[in-house]
Amino acid sequence: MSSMAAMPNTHQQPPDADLSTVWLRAFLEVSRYGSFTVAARALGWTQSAVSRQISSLEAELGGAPLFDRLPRGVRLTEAGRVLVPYAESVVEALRGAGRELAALREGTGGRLRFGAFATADAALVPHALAAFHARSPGVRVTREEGFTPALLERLTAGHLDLAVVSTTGHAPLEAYTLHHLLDESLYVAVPAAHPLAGHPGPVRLGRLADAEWISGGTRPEGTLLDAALRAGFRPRVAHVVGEWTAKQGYVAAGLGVALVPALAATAVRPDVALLPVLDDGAPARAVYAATVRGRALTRAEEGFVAALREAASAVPRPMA
Amino acid sequence: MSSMAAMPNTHQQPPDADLSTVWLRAFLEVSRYGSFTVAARALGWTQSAVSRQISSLEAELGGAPLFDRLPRGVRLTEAGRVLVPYAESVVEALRGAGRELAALREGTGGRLRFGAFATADAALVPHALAAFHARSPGVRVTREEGFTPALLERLTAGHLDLAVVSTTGHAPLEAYTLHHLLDESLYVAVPAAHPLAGHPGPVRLGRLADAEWISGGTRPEGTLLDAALRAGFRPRVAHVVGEWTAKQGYVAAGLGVALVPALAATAVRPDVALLPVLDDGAPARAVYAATVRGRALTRAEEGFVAALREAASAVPRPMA
DNA sequence: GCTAGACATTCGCTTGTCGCATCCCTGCGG
DNA sequence: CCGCAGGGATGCGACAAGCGAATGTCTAGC
Repeated sequence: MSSMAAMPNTHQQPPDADLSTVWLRAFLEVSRYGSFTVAARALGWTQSAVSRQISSLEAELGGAPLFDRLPRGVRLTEAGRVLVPYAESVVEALRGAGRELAALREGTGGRLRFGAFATADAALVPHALAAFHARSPGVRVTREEGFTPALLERLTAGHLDLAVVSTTGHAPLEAYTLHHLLDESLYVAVPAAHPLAGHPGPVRLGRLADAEWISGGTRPEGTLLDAALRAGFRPRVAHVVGEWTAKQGYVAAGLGVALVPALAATAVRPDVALLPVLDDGAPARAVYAATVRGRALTRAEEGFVAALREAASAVPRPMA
Repeated sequence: MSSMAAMPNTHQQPPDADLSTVWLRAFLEVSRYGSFTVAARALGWTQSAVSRQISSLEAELGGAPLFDRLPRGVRLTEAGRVLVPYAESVVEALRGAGRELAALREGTGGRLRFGAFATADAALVPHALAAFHARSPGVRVTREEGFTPALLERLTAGHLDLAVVSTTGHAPLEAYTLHHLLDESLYVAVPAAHPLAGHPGPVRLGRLADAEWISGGTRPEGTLLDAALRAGFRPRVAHVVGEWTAKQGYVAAGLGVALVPALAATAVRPDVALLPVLDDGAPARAVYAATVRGRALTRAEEGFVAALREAASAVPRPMA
């Protein structure tokens, strides 16, 4: 008694429901078959439904008939002939929209604009990008580089869909959804001959309070050396060097020590030792993938976050 | 009490009703204004209507939201951004269809394919065409030439919209709507020196039973000389000449006499006399504008038939 | 003249959609 | 700190659009 074949007088829901503007399908099918009855069968409707659809369409179009009613079937009038290409272009557009939206929904299409801070580009982002692109080749990914506050602003303004940020910048993060990627431990780079080089386990930053520092900026606030302030001393910056490779050179030459975020610490020259820093206060700075709050993530965004997470756990740590 | 400003709780009918796919207009207005409420005001709807339109549209599209709901208004999601150009192209197509159909409806656009038999092209059709083109310059008119039976066949097959035909061909005319243009009287062309040249009033065809005839074909059946058969004699065809100008030369040279349909008798050389033929049987052959039966005439067709009628009454008759 | 095919129309009935009122959430200002 | 205002979501009652089924009407063909 359940699955009878007839199922009369019930609305069968549209199986594809591709924005189906009913009259459009009716019109095109009728124009294809030259018959209301045949078109109705093809559409799974009744003949009366088709008749009324066409009828009301004609009425809406100013009363001009679209079909000549012949004894056997119908034939397009001039007005109908005019309408056909437009109807087809509408169907084309709707079908195209459906296709692209489906691709977007399944993460196999669309656009993904993301930004990342510079050190994330050392290993995390390239790995994630490679994995994501291999999995979702149809997504057009664009990348921007910038500091966390700037990235967050562009996120809010709608110029970015996702940003890889860190908590360094003291920026207010309440307006964003944060997808935790990793807790980035800090390392201090010292010359291989440094007394602490052989030290087992993490070192307390306070033990380097008297050292000369190589840093990206003169003032520690807002940079990595912020951690030194938290450790209770104001570091003396001996040299301002931005690039990590260059920093290594300064450190190796014994001109000072430098703080290195874990993400940048992939390759170290043998005459430099990396010591994990014991951060007893707040945990080491965290790295997040941020999206604007309240927005649902697209499949592409989800996939990219997943790729970032995988990359985060696969990024080699200098000292296990 | 009549024209209150509010008019609440009543369906206001769409003023343009341009195939309005409701969700489309809602979506585009919302995407333009970034607000359901403002879009609703612009559309003359309530906010709840817009909200539900967008909501069901999103549901139909697989559940992907098209807008991010922000505390103040909304903003397009990636999915919405993808949909916009498609929606615009659909609106474009619908608007274009509306424009072209309106032009068609008012006779200022569209296509008109007609055919006419050769002698109608002497004066009737050119006059009508000129008048019609002056009145409806937007209509693309194409012309074919052919004999009545062939024209009617092409009409039935849908290759022509209208045909200027005559009753000569004994073709079955029941399948067509005939718009009477004129009753074409016959003339007989004789040399100016012919004994009948000065005859007052119409002549009976039988008086030329012994004459030599100039005709378009050897056998009278199906041609103008059919009239001779109806008059009770079989004309002797002395020369076969198709073109009216050439016929005139043969007649002027005294090589015979020729039948001339009124439509072809616009210009006669002075050494040829045209005598109206008294046709006592069926009235002289009629000329019609034929359309397929059951089809409603477009405005352009109506206009063209009117132009043909005017031309028919304006065509100069050799002898009033 | 009768039959078959095809579109139009009528009749209940379901269902979608609207307006209205209200609720909920967020951000702002006193 | 709390109320207020702006803006979207939702429940409710009602109306109209649209459907299926059955019937009417017209034409062609035998």
